[in-house]
Amino acid sequence: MPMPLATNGTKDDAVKRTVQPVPTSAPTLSEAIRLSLADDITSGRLPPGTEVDEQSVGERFGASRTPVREALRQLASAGLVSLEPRRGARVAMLTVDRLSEMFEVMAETEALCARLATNRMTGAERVALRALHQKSREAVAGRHVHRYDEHNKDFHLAIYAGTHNAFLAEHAAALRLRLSPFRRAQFQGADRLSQSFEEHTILLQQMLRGDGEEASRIMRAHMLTAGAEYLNVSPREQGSSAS
Amino acid sequence: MPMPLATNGTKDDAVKRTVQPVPTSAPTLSEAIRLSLADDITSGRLPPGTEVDEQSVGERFGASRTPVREALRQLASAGLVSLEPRRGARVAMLTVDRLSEMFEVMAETEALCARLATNRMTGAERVALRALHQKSREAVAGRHVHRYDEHNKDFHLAIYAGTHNAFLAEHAAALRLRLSPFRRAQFQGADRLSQSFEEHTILLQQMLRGDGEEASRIMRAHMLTAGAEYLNVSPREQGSSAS
DNA sequence: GATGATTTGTACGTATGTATA
DNA sequence: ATATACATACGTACAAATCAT
Repeated sequence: MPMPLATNGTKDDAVKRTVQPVPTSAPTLSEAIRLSLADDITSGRLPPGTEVDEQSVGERFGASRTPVREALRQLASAGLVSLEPRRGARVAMLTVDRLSEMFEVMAETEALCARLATNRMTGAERVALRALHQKSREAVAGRHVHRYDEHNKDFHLAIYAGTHNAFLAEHAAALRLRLSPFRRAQFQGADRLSQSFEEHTILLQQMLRGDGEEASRIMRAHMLTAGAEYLNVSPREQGSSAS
Repeated sequence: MPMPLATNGTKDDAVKRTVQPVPTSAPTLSEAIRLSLADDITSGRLPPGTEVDEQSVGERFGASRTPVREALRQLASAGLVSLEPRRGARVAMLTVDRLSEMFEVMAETEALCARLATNRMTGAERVALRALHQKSREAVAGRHVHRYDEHNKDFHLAIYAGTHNAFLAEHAAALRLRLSPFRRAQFQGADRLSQSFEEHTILLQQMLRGDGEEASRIMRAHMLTAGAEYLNVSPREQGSSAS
């Protein structure tokens, strides 16, 4: 005896293709929702602290709560949202202490990548890295903050890949993603754009020279500078915790 | 018109408390299942490659498939199981290449921890670390492999904590957990027990002397030795991939 | 502090996709 | 190659917990 279920089977077929032009191979709905929410969070459209309730997200996607739940669990594991049992989900909000801890790990991880990449990059990879740096130069000259942000990301990702350790590269990229909601104002301060570029320049120089240890030190300093910049710019917008 | 639902509301109430003596605060059923499965995997009761289907796990816990699904998603994010859409879950099975990548990251992460801990541990922490090392000595003397395994873990966890960077400590512990299914035979080979202990001895010595760089190098070598040991002992039990 | 509204946690049913005979 | 079997993906229902009043 089939109960009169709500209109089903036609609605979501129509909606599924309307949701978002998720270009990646996302065969499942929960995956699509996850990617879309992750983008909303890392882009800043959903700032830290925002409550995310399953129902409304589901409605936004024309989906039921089930795939939304799964997406939120995934995002929680990735550190982008925090879950408390029976209290719902919110975009991850970190204390200043926690954030500086994460920046330290990020800096050390990138330093490691720089060291390994210096020793392991192929000739083609070195050429490509230099080309990326050139693109950055143009963005700096034109004061294109957003474009520099993109090139900067590509530059760092290229170094991750240069380690020839895919696990490490994924690790570093995940960490970068997780911190991205807290780096919005990264290149706002003063002349941070050209400063960052100059740091890249000497980093690249040492990497091409083959001095991995020095490259590692430069990268660590580079990342710590960026982290400190953020923590100084807006230390009060995050959660509690003194000092 | 309430359809004749299967016996419900009484069954799981009774079962919930019978599941497992999960001592931690696991208010939700899916959390309990997750912890139990994680233990099954890291302990080796569910070896890599084992298929895990929602139905049977649910029956084992007296739960429906819903919380099992969530537990599996969590475990997948932690890297303990692998999921393929509509094809189910299995305990993560890594290629030799992947595994050696992970061992490298583990070695570098531990090396970082050793360096930071050398500079940051309090007096009390140094005393405690030395005490842990003493306990290990006794386990080595008595050839108590399992007990040494425990002390070894505590020793390393103490170093993580000594960094005074909780995020890094969690990171390192998560990595250790994730690799644990692949380190079962860790202290089986020859005289690996006392070799490990000796390496700890000189590591501890340098840490107490305050030479963080040297401690870092020793730790890296220590971990790479352990990794290579495993890869040599049973390189063929893992997935494909040559070299 | 008690009550009602909202939201999560879990159970269960159906559809779809994958693998197998 | 077609069909069958099976496990997952998603939708829906209900109960319990949280919060708002």
